[in-house]
Amino acid sequence: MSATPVWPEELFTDLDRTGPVPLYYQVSSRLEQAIRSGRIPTGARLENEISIGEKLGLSRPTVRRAIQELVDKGLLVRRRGIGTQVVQGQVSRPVELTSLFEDLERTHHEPSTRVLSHEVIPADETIAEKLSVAVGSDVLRIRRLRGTDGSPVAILENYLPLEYTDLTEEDLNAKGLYQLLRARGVTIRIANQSISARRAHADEADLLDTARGGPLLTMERVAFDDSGKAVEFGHHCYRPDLYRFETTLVAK
Amino acid sequence: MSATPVWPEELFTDLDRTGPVPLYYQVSSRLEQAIRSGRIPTGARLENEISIGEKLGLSRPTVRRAIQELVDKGLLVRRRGIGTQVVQGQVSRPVELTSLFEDLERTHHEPSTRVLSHEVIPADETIAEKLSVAVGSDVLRIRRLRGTDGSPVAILENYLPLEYTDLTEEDLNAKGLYQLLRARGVTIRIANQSISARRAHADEADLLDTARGGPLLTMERVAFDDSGKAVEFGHHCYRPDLYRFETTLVAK
DNA sequence: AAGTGGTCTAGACCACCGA
DNA sequence: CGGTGGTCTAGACCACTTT
Repeated sequence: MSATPVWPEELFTDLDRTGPVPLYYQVSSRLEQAIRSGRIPTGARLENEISIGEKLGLSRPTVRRAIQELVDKGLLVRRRGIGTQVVQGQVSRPVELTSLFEDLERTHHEPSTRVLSHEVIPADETIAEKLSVAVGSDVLRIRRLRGTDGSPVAILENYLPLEYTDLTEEDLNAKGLYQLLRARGVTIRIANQSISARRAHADEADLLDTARGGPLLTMERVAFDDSGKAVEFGHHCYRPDLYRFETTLVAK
Repeated sequence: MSATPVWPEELFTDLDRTGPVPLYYQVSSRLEQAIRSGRIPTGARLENEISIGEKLGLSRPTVRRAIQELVDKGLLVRRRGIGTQVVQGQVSRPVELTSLFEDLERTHHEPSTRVLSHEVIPADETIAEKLSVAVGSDVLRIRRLRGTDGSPVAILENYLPLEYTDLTEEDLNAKGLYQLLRARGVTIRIANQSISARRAHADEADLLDTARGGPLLTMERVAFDDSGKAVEFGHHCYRPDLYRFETTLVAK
């Protein structure tokens, strides 16, 4: 099939063996950049793992791990007896564990926020179940309108347990919810999402500047921190002409 | 924090060291079952990797890999200096690389299919780009109505390169597209998906037995095989009251 | 100080593929 | 047959968290 395998060794001349950045990560991130930039072309075959290890002065497991990272991202394909190839076809960014705010920032749009409401309410049955708290216990409810480049994009309704009720409106106007949580030492580790669609209610249509009864893209999410405790339950709706969810799936 | 770590050793008494099933997979799948069934409760702390390895007669890397599988699935959380814990909160199934047909089968619904059209057409610009073929080259276009339990759920429009034009209508009525491709030795490895929403066109509304102009959940997908070649480009729409996409995201 | 997971090494044997 | 990735071993050192 493909004739000579490629390995741009010059990209890996200055690996840092003393710093805190893992070797496999240094290799995989540089390799990823080389692929995304086209420096290594689509369909190219990589050298085998052992020779790469020899050239880089790394053990095979370390090289394997670096390659595996990119296989998991859908950039490379490995086949036993054949070798490792760069996937053909453009690669889209997977849905990551970030907030809409960061999504927009990353794509060079100017995110804006308006806090619509910010109040402590007793948890109803749904909220209590999602957040694993008692029915009737106090939770913080926030509702925000998120926009970009002057257009409203989404209405975000979030519920947080009592311990986060001191998040202020000013905080929320300036930063994304996940950024604020991170700044308080809370790391979101796992999230369960459910994506669907429905008609816009009248107030939602007005806020999003779209037709009443028109289609909205919806996302429900429960997010958990490192220790597995529920941190946030959210119920969001997006203007489908301005937002969509993109994923790369990789079969194992 | 959590007092005594747990390890239900009795679940791992008969590991098969000779068969084709990897040891790490045997361990991780049994562990997964024990967690999903509640045999190991939510929030429980697991024993450390080295003692597990000793008890099972496995090396630490093998045990680590088994655990890592479940971390990636969002069932376990590892923290340095702390240990490994079962995540609290229910875990939903991630979006997997399967077709709608298999999704429905797995959830014990009775999938039905009606092939609406099945024809060879020249590729327009969009299709040609997605499938990496020349504009104007022949591609197979199929349009199917998928239902479950008597209700129409989705309209599936798919485009496949020339080499698959011999897929017949009878095949497609009986099985899912991905099943048919697998039977021909084609494995889908990577897919890029984009999920959004829009209004239903009149013909779609009639087919799906829903309101004209009502909301539809949409998904566009390009799927690639082992070698990275584009195998299928699809444009689907779903009744949002009967279908949604569920995902578990895990931060790395 | 003790215990945990995170990384890394230097081998080994096997299954699968192509020539 | 030789070359490839897939799995597995038995160690090692380190960073981080709790006691």
